[in-house]
Amino acid sequence: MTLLVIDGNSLLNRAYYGVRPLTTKDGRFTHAVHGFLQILLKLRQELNDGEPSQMGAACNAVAVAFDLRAPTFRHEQYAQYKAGRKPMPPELAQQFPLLKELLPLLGIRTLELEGYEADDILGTLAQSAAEHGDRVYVATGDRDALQLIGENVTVLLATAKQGQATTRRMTPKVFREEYGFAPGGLVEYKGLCGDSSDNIPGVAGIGDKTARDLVTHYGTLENLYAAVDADAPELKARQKSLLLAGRESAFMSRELGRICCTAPLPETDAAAYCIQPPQAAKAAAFLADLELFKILERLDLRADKPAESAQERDGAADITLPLRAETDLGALLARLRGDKRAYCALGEEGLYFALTDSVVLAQGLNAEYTAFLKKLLEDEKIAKYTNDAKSLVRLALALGIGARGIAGDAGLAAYVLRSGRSNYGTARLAQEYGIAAPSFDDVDGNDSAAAAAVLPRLFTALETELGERGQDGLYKELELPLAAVLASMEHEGFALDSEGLRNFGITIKEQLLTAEQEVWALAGEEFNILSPKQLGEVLFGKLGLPAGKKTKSGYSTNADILEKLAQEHPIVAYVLEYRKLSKLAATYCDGLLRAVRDDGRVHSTLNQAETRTGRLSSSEPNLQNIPVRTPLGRELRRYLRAKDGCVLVDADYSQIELRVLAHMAHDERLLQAFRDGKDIHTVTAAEVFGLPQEMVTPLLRSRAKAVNFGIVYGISAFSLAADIGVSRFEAEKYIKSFFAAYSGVSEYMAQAIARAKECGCARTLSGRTLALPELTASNFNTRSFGERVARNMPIQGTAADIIKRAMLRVSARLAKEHMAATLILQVHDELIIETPLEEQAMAERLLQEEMEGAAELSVALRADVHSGRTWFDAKG
DNA sequence: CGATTCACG
DNA sequence: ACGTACGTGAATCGG
Repeated sequence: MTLLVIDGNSLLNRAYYGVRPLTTKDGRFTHAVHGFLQILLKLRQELNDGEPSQMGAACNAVAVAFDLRAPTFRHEQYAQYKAGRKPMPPELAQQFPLLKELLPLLGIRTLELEGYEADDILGTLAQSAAEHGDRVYVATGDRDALQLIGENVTVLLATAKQGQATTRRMTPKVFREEYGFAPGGLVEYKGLCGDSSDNIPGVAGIGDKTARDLVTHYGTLENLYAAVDADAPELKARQKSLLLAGRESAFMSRELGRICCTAPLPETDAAAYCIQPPQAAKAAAFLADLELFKILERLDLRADKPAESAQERDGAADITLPLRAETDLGALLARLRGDKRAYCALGEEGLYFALTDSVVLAQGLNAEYTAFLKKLLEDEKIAKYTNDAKSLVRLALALGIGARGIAGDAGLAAYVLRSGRSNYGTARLAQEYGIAAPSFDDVDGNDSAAAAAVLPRLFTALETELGERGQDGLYKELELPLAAVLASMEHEGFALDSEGLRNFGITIKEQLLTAEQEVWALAGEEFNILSPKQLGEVLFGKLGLPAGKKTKSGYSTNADILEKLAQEHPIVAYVLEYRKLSKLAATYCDGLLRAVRDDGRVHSTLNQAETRTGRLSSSEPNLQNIPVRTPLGRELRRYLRAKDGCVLVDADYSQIELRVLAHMAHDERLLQAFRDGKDIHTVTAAEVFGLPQEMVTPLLRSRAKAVNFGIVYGISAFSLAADIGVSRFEAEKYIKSFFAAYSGVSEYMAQAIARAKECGCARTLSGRTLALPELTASNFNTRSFGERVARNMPIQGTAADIIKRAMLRVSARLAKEHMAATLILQVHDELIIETPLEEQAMAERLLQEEMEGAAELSVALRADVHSGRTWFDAKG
């Protein structure tokens, strides 16, 4: 029989520090439990795979041991704490009870004994099981346990090698290779050199190296001290005197370091720890509550105990539904018309519809299917509830039909409820809301059909929660209709002058070669300039330039550092040039050309459920980060253009985030500055530097601009100083002056954090929320990060809400005016319309009006409009 | 696949 | 006494 004994404390600790924090939506930390379970699963798998031949012994018994110190030991803990052992952070402490509750549900026994550490339980179990002839594996991250290694006991030591968590199989052979003596010698070794982390003193003056040698030669303290007493010639005089002075400490340390193998366990028989069938429903509910869905899937808990699950939760029992391809689409349509609702999931093969007791698939590339879709999607009276509204609308657009009556998108609802999750798939959401997916008669694992089947119940749950949280409006009036606008924008795309861009790319690549030659010549060798490692070796090693900050893996070579070095050596400027050109060529020239479709346009994906703040993101290609700040980069925009006979109309909000801030903070001075139509950075400069506005120089204005941005981001003096190149002290003065001048903003920032702490989330004007469990973290950095987000998200998010509203207004107005113009892109505070030349003036006016009218703040919104054949020309 | 760098608002 | 700005996506390097 094979027994796996796990040090719960040690592995939960490792898991906690090994991975980045993870929380449930209501802010409970779960990453340690998650990491622990992953380790557990991996161990079981490895042990089962690893030894099939040996007696056919699969790992069938598991015990997890935990520390449990009696209250009387508290003073000792205090002493340890004083000695430098950090107290356990509450985020970790909270996860122990979770794990202790979960493991029994999974059929795994946990062990704790008052007054004993996990080590002692490990030792006792390992020894007695090994004596019975069982094969024992001890899993821990604590090297202390290596003393337990024996013929039948292997220690699986969790180590972190270069950030990668691995386990090493420590057998007697491996141990001896590493330490030079047998595992039993480990306690003797500890007696000599001690262990600072456990407060074991050892013998003063004896370190790791000497201790190893001595244990290798003498085996035990008894033998060693016999040699000392006999004044053995091979011992140096100094060692002898140290050993004599530390004799008492050595023997005491040995006992302190020895793991107790006689803990009074109820059972020491491996058979008592055989894995029991899990309490599937309870365990699944527990894991779902912790939102550990990956683990839930890997455990595959459904199979074992259907009997228990029936009562456990609604519909958890396995349901099998018929699934068929609908041949009579007319009948299906009639039925949906009667229902006035259609729950449909878009899959590869077609549209899956959830009916009362079955799921049907409408599919095909034929005219009948298209006609069916047209009647379904253009009928406003059939409310369509779907897993992916944007794709459904894109399908319609691709077929040249309209889409009305889109009444629900599960992913968007979930995004409004809680942004920041990584997966908005219907299956995942159903799991989270405890909605069991059915399986199907003849088909294995049809995910789209299962998605359709859960949609009715899922929407009930999602809409209830939206209602409770007052987020109906945000979802129904903003995000849901926006999905259709985004579908249209993606469908339209942005015309690209491929030939022009290709030629531009060729020019860039010629310059790239020149820069490369210059760098190599000055370096005296050819190397990969884009490799930070090789570049660092050349700059800071070979050429001896002063290295600034270092990163985990070497020197930092980012533009900030390099710019400071530009004076030191001519090579630096060429390196920067090379980087810039390479970025332009690879990311933008090649990247955009790769993305252009047969219609000569790039169709970026506009992700609606990606950012935590409510902004959109753009990908494949990302059209929201096309260069503009440098003259050469800006040239790229000449190749993003309107199609023949059309023109681009581009409008961007002027200082929307600062206006939002002025409004939310009720800051009179800031509001007044905007009302007076002042240049806001100049006003801030005048306030911060105590000058009349006419005296503000360009340098001072640019510093004030950095202060204004910094305020929005949740500033610190340190980073402001780094950003604008003044001392920290100086930066501190600026910030103080800013808050003195804008007292409303000062109060608002304090309030933003307080309010976020109170309800656990940050909130925009439209009621979009972002959960911020970081605010309760005990770790200073984590908490500070949460506080910065609490200040920034309401501002950035409110601005995002406003431009989304503007997009709806623009789109609706274009339709109402029967214009051929279409929205084609949004870049956070900027909208772009492509319009026939005849409509240009109308489109300009419309765009400005709808953007400026998108929100009623206590300060007016302003949008600047420009037009041109290309994006370059249309940008002010 | 994580780290680094850099493009945008 | 901490270690340092908010939000993104893409390319590249190197383990």
